[in-house]
Amino acid sequence: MATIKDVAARAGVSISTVSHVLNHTRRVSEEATRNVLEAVSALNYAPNSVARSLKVNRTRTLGLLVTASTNPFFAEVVKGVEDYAFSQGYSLILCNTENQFERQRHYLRMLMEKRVDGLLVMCTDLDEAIQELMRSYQHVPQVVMDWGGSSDFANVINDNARNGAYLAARYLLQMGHRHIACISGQLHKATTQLRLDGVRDALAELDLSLADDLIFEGDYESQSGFDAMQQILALPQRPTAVFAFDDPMAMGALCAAHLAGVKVPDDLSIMGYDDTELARFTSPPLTTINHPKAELGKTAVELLMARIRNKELATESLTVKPELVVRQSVAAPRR
Amino acid sequence: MATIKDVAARAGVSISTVSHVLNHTRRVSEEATRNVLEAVSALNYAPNSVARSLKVNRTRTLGLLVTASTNPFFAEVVKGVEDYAFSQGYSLILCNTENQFERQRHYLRMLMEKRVDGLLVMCTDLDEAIQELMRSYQHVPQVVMDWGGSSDFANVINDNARNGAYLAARYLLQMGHRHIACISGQLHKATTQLRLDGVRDALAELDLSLADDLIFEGDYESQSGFDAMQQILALPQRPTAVFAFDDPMAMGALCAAHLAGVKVPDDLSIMGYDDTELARFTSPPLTTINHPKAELGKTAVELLMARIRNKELATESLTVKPELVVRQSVAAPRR
DNA sequence: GGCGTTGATTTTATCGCCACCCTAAGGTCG
DNA sequence: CGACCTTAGGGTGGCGATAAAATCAACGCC
Repeated sequence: MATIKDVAARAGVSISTVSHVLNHTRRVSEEATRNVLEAVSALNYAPNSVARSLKVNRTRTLGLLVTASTNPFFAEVVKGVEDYAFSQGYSLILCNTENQFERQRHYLRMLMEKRVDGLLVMCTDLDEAIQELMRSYQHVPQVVMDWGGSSDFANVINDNARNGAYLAARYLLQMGHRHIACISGQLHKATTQLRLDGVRDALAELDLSLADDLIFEGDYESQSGFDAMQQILALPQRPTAVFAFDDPMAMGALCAAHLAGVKVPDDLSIMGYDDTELARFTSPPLTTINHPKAELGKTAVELLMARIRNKELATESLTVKPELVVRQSVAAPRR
Repeated sequence: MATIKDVAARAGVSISTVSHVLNHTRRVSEEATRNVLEAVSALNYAPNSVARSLKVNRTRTLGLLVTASTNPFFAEVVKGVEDYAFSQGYSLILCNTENQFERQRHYLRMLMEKRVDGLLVMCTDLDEAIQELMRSYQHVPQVVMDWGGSSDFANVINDNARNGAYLAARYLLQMGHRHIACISGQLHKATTQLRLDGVRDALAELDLSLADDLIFEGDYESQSGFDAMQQILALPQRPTAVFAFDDPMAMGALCAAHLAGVKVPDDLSIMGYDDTELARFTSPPLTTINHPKAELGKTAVELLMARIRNKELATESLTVKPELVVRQSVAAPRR
């Protein structure tokens, strides 16, 4: 691999001149410029950004910690992040934590050693341990992308889970449903609790409350939606609507209903959450809540870059706005 | 950020001693070891792998070029790659090319400048331009993960598309279908052609052939499957089975059929390809071809690491074996 | 007691690049 | 004509680590 020294030698100029023409960091005569450029292409020279990073103390690399990148919701956010980071000349190290503390720890350490310029975290749930870990690395700008809380060292993007769930539940109520089951995520996750609160908010407006035995705990994956739906269908008094806390679980539920010969939405309404790309193409197309994913990704990177440029910046937090997307999996209940 | 020098000073030893205790690269007295370790944790020291990489000329980072990471198939392969790379202490720079040459060029350049140890490429189609580009970087180990052809400088993993499509078509034929439509990918892509050949292979065994007007060109995304299915349903003589060349398009097709009131599999059979996680949860669950994704990812990384360890290694190519997964979207045609 | 041996540790050179500090030459102007 | 810019470019220290070479201390041995 050619180095800057080789280029300088071939162009008949000094190392610093090469550096300056490549970085446009000071005027260089036309002739020298031409020689350098010629040498660069002749040697197929590519500057070593490892060396550069060491010198300038900046890597133009971001770390992205995510629970599970195969989940379509995460996948779409990751794409949003990657896309905007690319446009800003940054690259992305993808870290799948599988929600395992050991992996989180390992990856965080790796990212710190690789001296990423900033950290994006999307882990649905931040327990004490991981929060403490993140705090110990607070000298690196961080933004948390899906967390209801706030932080004194990281920027937080609030996904407004409570409001989103409220919109979903209110819509079901408006359609006339009064007997609504929830397929939730893991109950210990903050997001899950917020969504439950959102559902309660909507119910409270009609002086209704959420019965515990209508909450079926899932894990945000399709299989759990499928299993929960089987339980729901076996209920002596079957609900008229089911609100799944993400689209994959809604798909699992849709599938279980289909296999049981239950027609959606005629016999039972199903509502999803996130508006994943595939939600338009379920059978029937899924009524769901749009969680702006590309926007979330972009906003997160913007925030992070602002922090990278100015480390003293306030750790402001932003909120994204969920919206109801009406398709065909919800109808009025049969009288 | 503390450096090795700070650690050395605090521990009262030289920097090389610190280096040696951290890398277990030579015996160090118990006392010195203790002091160093104490200093490391007191200063919350994390070695700077940028500096390390510069010196040892190795970054323990791989670049992954992929067409579209939100496509569930790619997402699952990416996860397989990430998972195995992590277990080997490597991290991954994710590059979404969107199948745009400019992005591929940009990203390749970036990866070369960042001095990744190896390159994984999964772009479904390698036209002349990108192949030439890759060749110009052949001093870096590369493996191509989904390409029928072979290469003189990169390792290739053959995804056996032809055989997979053959299995799918043979199954449809065995079930008694004789009038089969294909929703293909872009016809100019090599993979698409291979799958078409596979279908032809199966048909040929029964002395049948594939009519051009039963090939509907899609783009491997759900929407195109949906659109194609609408065309198919409008056909004067409707086929009894549809083979979509990937699961998302099959889902789109399923959805279109559902909306048109066509029952799958009673009125029409639909077959997918890839066996994406969600294929178990479509309505009805999708009969499809399993393309071993995690295995593909792992194999690719293994191959790449072997090449990284020994650059002279032959550019062997491997083949991965697709399998039929029978679920409920295919039935015998009505007589 | 000088001398090689051994083991523990320190010194030093380098990796590739950038940023700062210089030098040299030519022009301007009081 | 000499002081002072301006423009173009060269030389070098140092970023933080590793690895080869050098040093040092302790020890046994003829």
